[in-house]
Amino acid sequence: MTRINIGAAAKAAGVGVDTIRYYERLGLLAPPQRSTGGYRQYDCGDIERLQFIRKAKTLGFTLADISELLQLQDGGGSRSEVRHAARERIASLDRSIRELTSIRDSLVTLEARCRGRGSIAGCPIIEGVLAVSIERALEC
Amino acid sequence: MTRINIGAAAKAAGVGVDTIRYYERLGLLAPPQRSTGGYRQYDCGDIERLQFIRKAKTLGFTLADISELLQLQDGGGSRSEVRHAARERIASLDRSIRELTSIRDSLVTLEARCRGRGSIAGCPIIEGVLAVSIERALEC
DNA sequence: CTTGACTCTGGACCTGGGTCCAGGCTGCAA
DNA sequence: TTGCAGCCTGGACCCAGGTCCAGAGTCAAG
Repeated sequence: MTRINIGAAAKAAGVGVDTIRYYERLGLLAPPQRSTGGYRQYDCGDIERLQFIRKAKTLGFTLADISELLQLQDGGGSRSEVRHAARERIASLDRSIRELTSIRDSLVTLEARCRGRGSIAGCPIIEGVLAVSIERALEC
Repeated sequence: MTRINIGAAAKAAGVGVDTIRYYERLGLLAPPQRSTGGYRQYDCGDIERLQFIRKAKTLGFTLADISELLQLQDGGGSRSEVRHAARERIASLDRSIRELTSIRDSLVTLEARCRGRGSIAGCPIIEGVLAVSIERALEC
């Protein structure tokens, strides 16, 4: 089994060396074997795990979420647990998308009222911001 | 002109007293008049400014954005500058919405492949995460 | 054997937007 | 006048997810 140092592992997984040590501190990565000189030594299973973390992160999972997913993998969790995590993440994404869309629509409405000419006094965007309903923006 | 202490101002504007002092440190709020005892004293213009900040924040502007908007107001900027800021913010919201939607769609695809039964080995969601194209998720 | 690249550790620092704290004043009412 | 709520200051702390640092040790090539 080929074992590589942290720098090569970082390059292979597309992360920084500090990030790998950080993940180890967080418990996302088990403490790896060490060389006689004390260097961390990684194998391809470790690289795959790092890639999993990186890709799950691009799907918007937090490191805490990812930690749970990895524990399911390590502890022989079930697929229904994984599916549950995925569904929660989708629901959370849906909430974020709805909220941002609502904010966007409010701003587009304000922007459309503005001719873009004249001094700032009475500017419909500035005045419109003050008229924004906080309640409406928050409930979405 | 009625002047009120920081606690009443905070209540009127719907923020915390620490937040007001924080905004003052950041320069979003000019240092207010003080009472003989050194208490900060606010008037209704200050409250309106605080409400502007709060509402602009619900529209997703950062405090740095808001600082620019307030400088435009203070310095007699033009409506076209305000409109420009609004358009930039809308474009940024559009990017965020597209990105989240793309992530959501990837996750929905994975979730749909999962029956939710069986052990974790070979789970289509877990395996699917590793197959996620980072490039695709990032370019959106 | 030396050089230079790499790695080790623990801890400090970063962004953004606040929040909390101790220890000491102020202001108002009973 | 005493009591208590509110306010003052500067600085520490919080979240997430890293990033950077100094000073020392390791490793491989030349």
